Amino acid sequence: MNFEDKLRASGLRPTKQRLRICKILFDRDKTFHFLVKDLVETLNQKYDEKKISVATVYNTVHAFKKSGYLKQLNIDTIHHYYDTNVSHHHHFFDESTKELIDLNNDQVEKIEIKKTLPGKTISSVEILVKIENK
Amino acid sequence: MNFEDKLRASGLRPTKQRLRICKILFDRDKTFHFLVKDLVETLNQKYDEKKISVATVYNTVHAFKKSGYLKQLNIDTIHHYYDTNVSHHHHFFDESTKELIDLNNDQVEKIEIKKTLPGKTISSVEILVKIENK
DNA sequence: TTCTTTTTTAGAATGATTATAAACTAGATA
DNA sequence: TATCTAGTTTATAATCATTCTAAAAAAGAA
Repeated sequence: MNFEDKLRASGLRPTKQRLRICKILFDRDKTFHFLVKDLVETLNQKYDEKKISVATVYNTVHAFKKSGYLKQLNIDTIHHYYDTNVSHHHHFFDESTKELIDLNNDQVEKIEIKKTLPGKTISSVEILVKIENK
Repeated sequence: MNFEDKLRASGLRPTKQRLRICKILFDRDKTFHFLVKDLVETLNQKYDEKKISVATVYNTVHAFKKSGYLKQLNIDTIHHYYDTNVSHHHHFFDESTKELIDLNNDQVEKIEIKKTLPGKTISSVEILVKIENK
C-alpha cells in the first residue's frame, strides 16, 4: 500500500507534511519504534526549509493509530513509544539504552492465564521483558 | 515492620506527614494500586486541618520505591500507578474501568523466552493482560 | 478564478511531575 | 530547657509532553 492510499484509508488527505511523516515511518523494511518528539526532530532536520509543527505530527500519528497502522506502547514512565509493527508481538525494553526490541510470538511459549474474571474478556496479552547490560 | 521502621529503613524520619502516607498505603492487608493524585486527595480529605503538599507525597513515594516498598507500573498513557505488592507478579488492566487487578505468578504458566540478546541479561518478565467488558 | 472545506501552524492551555528556596521541625547536645 | 544543625515541608515556579484554539494557508470542487 502506498502512502497516499494509507493516508486516504485513515481519512486524511495526502498533504506534503503527511507524506513526509509516512516516508519516515513506513519507508523501511523493519519495525520502527519511536517517540513523537524524536519524529518531529527527524522531520525538521531532514526538511529544514520550513519546520513541521508538533500539532500536525500528533494529529497524523493519532489518525494512524486509530486506523491501525501504528500501535502505542507505554513502557517508559514519561514517554510513549509508537510501533510500526502492528502484528501481535512482545517487547524487550533495554533499561540501559531505553531501546525497544521486538520479541515475536513464536519466540515465546504460549502463555496460559489460569485466572478468569467474570463479565470480562481478554483483549490482549502482552509480555514486556526488561533487560539490562550484563 | 511498623511504619517508623519502614520510614527509617528508607532513610526518612518518621514525620507526621510521612506517617499519614504510610497509614494509607500500608495499613491494609491487600495489594493497593494507586495514582499519586488520588493519594494526595485521600490524604487531604482525611486530615483536612492542614493540607499535605504534593511535593511531600512525591518525595515519600519515591523514597519507598527506591527502598523497594513500592513498585511503579506504567500502564495507562498518562498516569503512573504504584503497587504496594512488590513481590513478582503480573497484572490485568481493565480498560473499561482503568482498574488494575493482580495476577499472581502461579496463575500463569511459566513463560519461556527463546530469544536471547548478547551482552544483556533479563531483569524482569512482566505480563499485562488487558481486559474489557464482555 | 472563486468558494468551501480541510489542514497547518504558532502559541496558549493543561496536567503530571520536579525543582527551588524559604520557613519549619526533629533530634541531638549542652 | 534552650540552642543548634540537618532534615523536612511547603507554596510556588519551572518543566515537559501533549492537547486545544483560532487564524492563516492549502486543497479540491465548481
